[in-house]
Order: sequence, then C-alpha cells, then structure tokens
Amino acid sequence: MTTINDIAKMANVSRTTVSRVLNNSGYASDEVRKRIMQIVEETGYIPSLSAKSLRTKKSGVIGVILPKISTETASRVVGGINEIVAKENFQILLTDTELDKEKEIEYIRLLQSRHVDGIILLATNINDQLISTIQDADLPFISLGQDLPGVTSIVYDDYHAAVDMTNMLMSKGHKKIGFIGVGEEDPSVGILRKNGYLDTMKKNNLLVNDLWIQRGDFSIDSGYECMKRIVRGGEGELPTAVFVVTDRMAIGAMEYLHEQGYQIPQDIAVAGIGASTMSRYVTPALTTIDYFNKEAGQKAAKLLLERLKQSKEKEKFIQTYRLIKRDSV
Amino acid sequence: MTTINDIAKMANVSRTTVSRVLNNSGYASDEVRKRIMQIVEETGYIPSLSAKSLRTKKSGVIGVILPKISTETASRVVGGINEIVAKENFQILLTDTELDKEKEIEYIRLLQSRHVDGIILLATNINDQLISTIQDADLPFISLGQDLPGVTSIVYDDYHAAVDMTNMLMSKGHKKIGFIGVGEEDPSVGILRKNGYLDTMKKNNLLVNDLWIQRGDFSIDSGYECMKRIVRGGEGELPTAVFVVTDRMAIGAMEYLHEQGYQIPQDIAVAGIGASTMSRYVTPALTTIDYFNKEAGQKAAKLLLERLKQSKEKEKFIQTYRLIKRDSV
DNA sequence: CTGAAAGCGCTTACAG
DNA sequence: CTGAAAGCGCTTACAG
Repeated sequence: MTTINDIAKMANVSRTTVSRVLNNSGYASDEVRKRIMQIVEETGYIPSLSAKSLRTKKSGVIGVILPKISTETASRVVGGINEIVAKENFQILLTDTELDKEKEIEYIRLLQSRHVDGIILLATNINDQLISTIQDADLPFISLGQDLPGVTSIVYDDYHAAVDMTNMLMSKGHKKIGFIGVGEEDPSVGILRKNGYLDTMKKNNLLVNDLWIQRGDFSIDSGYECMKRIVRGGEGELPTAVFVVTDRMAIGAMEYLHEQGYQIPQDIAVAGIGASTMSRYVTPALTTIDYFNKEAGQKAAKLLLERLKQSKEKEKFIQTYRLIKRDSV
Repeated sequence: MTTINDIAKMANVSRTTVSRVLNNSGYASDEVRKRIMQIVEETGYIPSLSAKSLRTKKSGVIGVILPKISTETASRVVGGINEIVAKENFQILLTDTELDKEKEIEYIRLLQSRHVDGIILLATNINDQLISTIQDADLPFISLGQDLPGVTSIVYDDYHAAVDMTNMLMSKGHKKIGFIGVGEEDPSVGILRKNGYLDTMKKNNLLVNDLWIQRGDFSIDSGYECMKRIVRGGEGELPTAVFVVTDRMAIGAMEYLHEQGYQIPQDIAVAGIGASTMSRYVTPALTTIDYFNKEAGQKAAKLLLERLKQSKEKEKFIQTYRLIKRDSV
C-alpha cells in the first residue's frame, strides 16, 4: 500500500508538506502542490483514515443504533440521516439491536471504541443503565423517538397524535371505539398513544370497554390476533371503530375483518399510525398519521452535526405530524 | 480518555501484558490477569479500535454500498448481512449512492481508505470504470444483484423467474400479455427479465404487441403511468394480463386499473416480482416472485467472511426463487 | 511468564 | 514556504 511517506519521497518533499497539501492546511508553493497532486493521481494513493482518526481523534463516522434494520420506519429515518451527513462527508456505522436492550448498551460502547464522532439512537425503551451508559460515553448523542432524561431527544408528538385520531373517529360519529396498542416498555408508543386515546374518550364521556382494548407486539400478525380477540370477546357487542397504534398492526386487523366478512368502514372503521407505503395501497386505504420519519432523521443528523461543532445543553424537540384521512374510517 | 498505558501503569505491568490479556494471546499469570481485568472494569477502559486497526490492518468493518437505503429490498438485504456479520463482531459501514454511478466508485475508494475488511455492493449497473475500481481496490468484494465480470457475484435468477411467471400467466389462459419493465442500464432487471418474457412469448408463438410493452423507473408512479399508456394506447385492444418486473410498479399499475374501473384479474391480470410486504395486503393480493433477499444478504455476508480468511477465485452464485400465486392473476 | 522497542500512517506545534 | 520530531494507542516479534 502506498503511504504518505512514499508520496513524500517520490515528490522530494517531507511528509509534512504532503499532509499540508492534501488537507489544504498551511502554505505550499504552487509548484510543489502540483507535483504532489500529480503523484497522488498516478499512484492512486488513498490516505489512511484510521491513522488520521487516531491522530486527530475524529473519525468522520456517525454511529446509528437501530432497533430493527428492515423496518420501513427505520429505513426512512436512516435515509434522512444519511442525506444530511453524507453532504458533510460523514459515513454511517450501522448497528442493529434486534430489540435487545443489552445490545443497545453494548453498541454504545462499541461505537465509542470505534471513535465515532457522535451517536443517534432510535430509542424504543428507557432504562437507567441506558441513560448512564450514554452519560459515561460523553459523546454527542441524540435520542430519536423517546424522551431520554438528560439526553437531547427528538420525539414524535404521540400523545396529541392519538388525541387527534380519536377525535377524528368521534367526528365520524363513532362512540364505541376500540384500541390496539403495545407494551409499556416503549413509553412513546405504549403509554403516550394509549393515554391520548383514553383521555379523549374520558373527556367525551365515552365508555371504554376493556374487552375492546388489546395489546400487540408491532407485528402484522399480532394486529390480526388482537382484532380477533376484540371480535370474539365482544359477544355480540362490537366497537364501530378501532384505533390501532401502528399501521402494520392495523393492516393485520383489517385482514381479520376482511376474512370474517366485515365491511370496513361500514361495520368497523380502522385507523393506524405511521403512513407506511402499504397504508395507501390496501383496500380500503388506511386512515393514518404521517410522522415524517425521514424529516425526523434529517433533524437528528443536523442536530448532531451542530453539536459536533459546539456542545450544548440537553434539548427536547417535538416533531410535527399530519393526519391522513382515507377510506378506512 | 484512559488508554492501555494507563491500565498498564495502574496494574504495574507493561502494556504488552495488558494487550495480551485483553486479546487472550500468549501467557499471563492468573494473578496478573485478574488484576488487569479488575482495573479495566473499574476504569471502564475501552480500547481504541482505530489504533488497533492501524496496527493490525484489520478493522472489523464491512462496507456496504446501497443504491437506495429506504427500499424494502435494500433493508432486507442489509438485515441479512447484518445478522451474519454481527455474530462475528463485525460492523457495517453504510453507504448510499442514491443511484449515482459516480458515487459507487467514490464510495469504494472511501471505504478502502477507512480500511474496511471487505465490501458488499448491491449492484444496479455494470460499467468498466466500476469493474476496474473494484480490481484496483484489491479487497474482498461481493457483488449482489448483478454478475460483474471478474468479481464474485450473487445474482437472482432473473431470466428463469421471468420465464416462469410468463408461463404461469399462459397456464391461466392468457395469450395477450403485456410487459412493464425498466431501462437496460440495469442488466438484471432491464434485460434478463425482459428476455425471459420475450423468449417465452416467442416460444409459444404468441404475438408481442409493442404498445403493450412499457418502460418505467422502479417507482409506483411509473407503474401507474405505464399502465395508463398501455390502456390508452391499446385502442380498444387490451392485453388480458400484464407482467410487471417489480412489485412497486405492479401496484402502481393496479392502482390505475382500479381507478378506471377494470377488474383484476377478470379484465386484466397483473403479476409482479419482489414479494414485498405490500404485495400480500393489496386487493387483490398480488401474484409475485419471492427472491429471498434476506437470504441473499446472508449468503453475501458468509461468502465475504469466508474470503476474509482465504482469498479465492471469482465465483458466481445463482439464488433460488419462489413464485407466489395469489389473487391478481 | 513478562517487558523494551519498533512501527502502523497520519498531523501538528515548533523552528527555521 | 518547508522540514524534523513527537506522538496518537495499539500489537508483535524478539529477548530474557
């Protein structure tokens, strides 16, 4: 492999000068500059970023920790992150926890050992060990999706999104509204969205039937099963609408209703959250909420880049959203 | 930051010994080992992988070059890659060309400068400069999706998949079969799939109507537009089936047909390729072909890891596929 | 079983 | 405008 020393020798200068020319730092005569650039060209010399990173303590790499790579939300967010960081010649070091909390912590340390300049975590839960690992890491850090105490966070407006959707369902005349949620380990999805629903029901003096509230695990199948439990458990009395906290589960729910011969939305209306591509093309098209995941990724990246230049206090940003009315309600 | 020197000092040994203990290479007395491990624990010492990489010439990082991050195919493949490499404690450095050929080349060089141990390229085109850049890089390299000359490649069986799908359409009684494809810059999708269709039509003495052959650009919208051109251009005589080379375009095509009041499959049958999640949940469910993208990613990763241990001649692997009959045909 | 020394490929004060 | 030297944090022959 050719190194900076080889280039220096070939150009009859010191490697100091070569470094200066390559990085455009400090002076160098035009003549020397040209000579060096030509040799670089000829040899196809590629500087070692490991060496540079060791020396400068900067790697030009951003660590991204994902709960699950092959998910539409994740890939949109990563797309957004990449758009921003690529412009500044940063790369992304990708890491997938497969929803394992241990790995979240392990990866933070790993990314640190790889000298990433900063980390963006798509957070799915909150726990003390996570928080303290982040504090110890002492790196520019952004949490996306959960409001982590002491950590700069970008969150979706889960509570108000759920309120709006529930209100929307009511505005269509629904009074008997069911709910398919997820576990509370994920506060944003599991608690905030549920509270938005519950509070709105209460405010409007609507009865919440416990049989109509089910808990899934984000998968399409679990949405299917939850809806089955609602229909079977209802004993004749069914909700006229069901609010599902993710599109995937909503689509599972719709599948079950289709199978059983229920008309959507005439018999039972269904609404989701996420604005997945799928949501638009299922029949009927799913009423849902767009969280602008890509924009959230961009925002996270911008924030991180900013913090690379100057560190700041913890901040909290709440993303906007948009309710998309379609045919399923 | 605490370094190996700090640990050595605190443990009253040389950094040589610390290194040996940490890497489990060579001897060290139990007593010393324990002492060192305890100090590592206490200090939260994290070794610098940049330094290690500079010294050992190995980074433990695999470079992945994607045409577009936020695509279902890409995220499945990356998921597969990650599953395999994570087990061996490798990380993924992710790179997105946004379908720009220049960037493909740029990123190969960049990944090289970052001392990745190998590269997996999700290839969408073939050109000489790309090939020669890969040769020059002199790194373990896997091409996924296109058969790059001189490069170990994993390809989908595009030709036979298209043949099978066309035959399947015929077996349902269709004789007038249209085709929505893509440009030839992408040989796998643009040429092989088209040839599979054309050859099969010819073999069965079926007329291919040029008006029924359209070219899109992978987007849902382009599928919509292509179908519009087929329907409008047909002048009364329409195909009874249309084979679309990707699910997304197929779904766009279906959307247009729905809008115009055509029944699928009674009036016009539609088939795609890709087995996207969406394909299963649209109405009617789309007949398509599963390429097992995740498995392809796994295979690519395994192959690369193998080559990291011992370099081998170029090889070519053809992945298997599966036709999924659903309701759209 | 342990350590001193060299070296990986860079950058950056410092001196001229 | 240019260079010699030190040093980033590791590993690895080599010697004992």
